[in-house]
Amino acid sequence: MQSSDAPTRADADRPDPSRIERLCIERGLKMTGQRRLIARVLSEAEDHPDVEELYRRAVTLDAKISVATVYRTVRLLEEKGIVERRDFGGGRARYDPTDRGHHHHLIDVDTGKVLEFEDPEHEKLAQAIAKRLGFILVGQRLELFGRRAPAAPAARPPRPGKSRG
Amino acid sequence: MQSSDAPTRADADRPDPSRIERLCIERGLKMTGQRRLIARVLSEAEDHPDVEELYRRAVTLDAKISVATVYRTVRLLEEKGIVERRDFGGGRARYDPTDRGHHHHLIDVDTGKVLEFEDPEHEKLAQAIAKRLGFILVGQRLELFGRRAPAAPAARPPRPGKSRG
DNA sequence: CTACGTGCAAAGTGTTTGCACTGGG
DNA sequence: CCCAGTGCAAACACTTTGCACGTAG
Repeated sequence: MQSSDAPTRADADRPDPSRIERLCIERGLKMTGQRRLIARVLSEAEDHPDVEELYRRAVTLDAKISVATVYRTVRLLEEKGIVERRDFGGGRARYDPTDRGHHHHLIDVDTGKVLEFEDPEHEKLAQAIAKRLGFILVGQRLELFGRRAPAAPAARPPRPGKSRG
Repeated sequence: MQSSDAPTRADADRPDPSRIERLCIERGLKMTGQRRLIARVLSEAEDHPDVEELYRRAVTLDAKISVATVYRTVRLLEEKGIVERRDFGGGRARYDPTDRGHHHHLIDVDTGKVLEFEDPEHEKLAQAIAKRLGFILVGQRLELFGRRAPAAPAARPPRPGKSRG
């Protein structure tokens, strides 16, 4: 549904730049159609897609984009600090826009779903531990693997592909 | 469980079974020469070797062992809970005997060295967080990345990610 | 004795890259 | 207009697997 006073504008086949696209422009990246598209997909994602998933979503909007471009773009964005590469096991890297803020993850081992959380207490603790060991904390990774409260001692959950780690 | 004050009577032709070998036997694994060897290498390791490294060490003791066997054995041991698979970035899985006790890692981003540590406070916190989110904690991963001195390094430290040319 | 383990090489996966063409600034 | 970006397929690195043979139990 659109208001009748918003007719087709020549320039408007490109809607407002996405969050991530804006960041790209800020950092001086050349914005091609493909990058804009990937930026949009990332901006709209509320999960932690891997390259294959990004590609799947992108392809529905531009059938001729290639997976190599997704890899290249995602890597570029990582270098620019626009996304972070994650590894939740399963052998595929997953991507997480940094502008969502600092957070950690809880992975439901039965469904594979990923929950985000923050915990200031943990942040303090992590810094304290590093300090105790004689280090300055420059980064960290905390992942909790959990199972929904009522214990279900059934079979092993479907573990993802080849390498989990 | 066996109460063995007395050392298991040694088969005269074999040196004493390694820590890990004992665990393998306990879990009913068929002990071949190769498995015994890998068990020994793992028992003697004080670091977190990857498959290539395990293979390198094993080959010096049995020149005809194959890397496929190392992969198969290490996977078996993981399934039996005798080792844990880790991923510190770099695209290769690294292995950590579980009988060293529960611990986490601090990676020196400048040297790549890995320090182990424990922190009961963190354990409590992690469980509390999981509980708060409605989950029972079944596993977790905490990795701290730190730097020894405030002074800066030169170029890019060994970063996580796959091999790149 | 036999089911399982092993070595070898080939196949699988996820990711990167060389090359010729395209398009953004 | 020119160089960076792209698509394609081949190259890569790590890991798994099919097959024929060997061996622990």
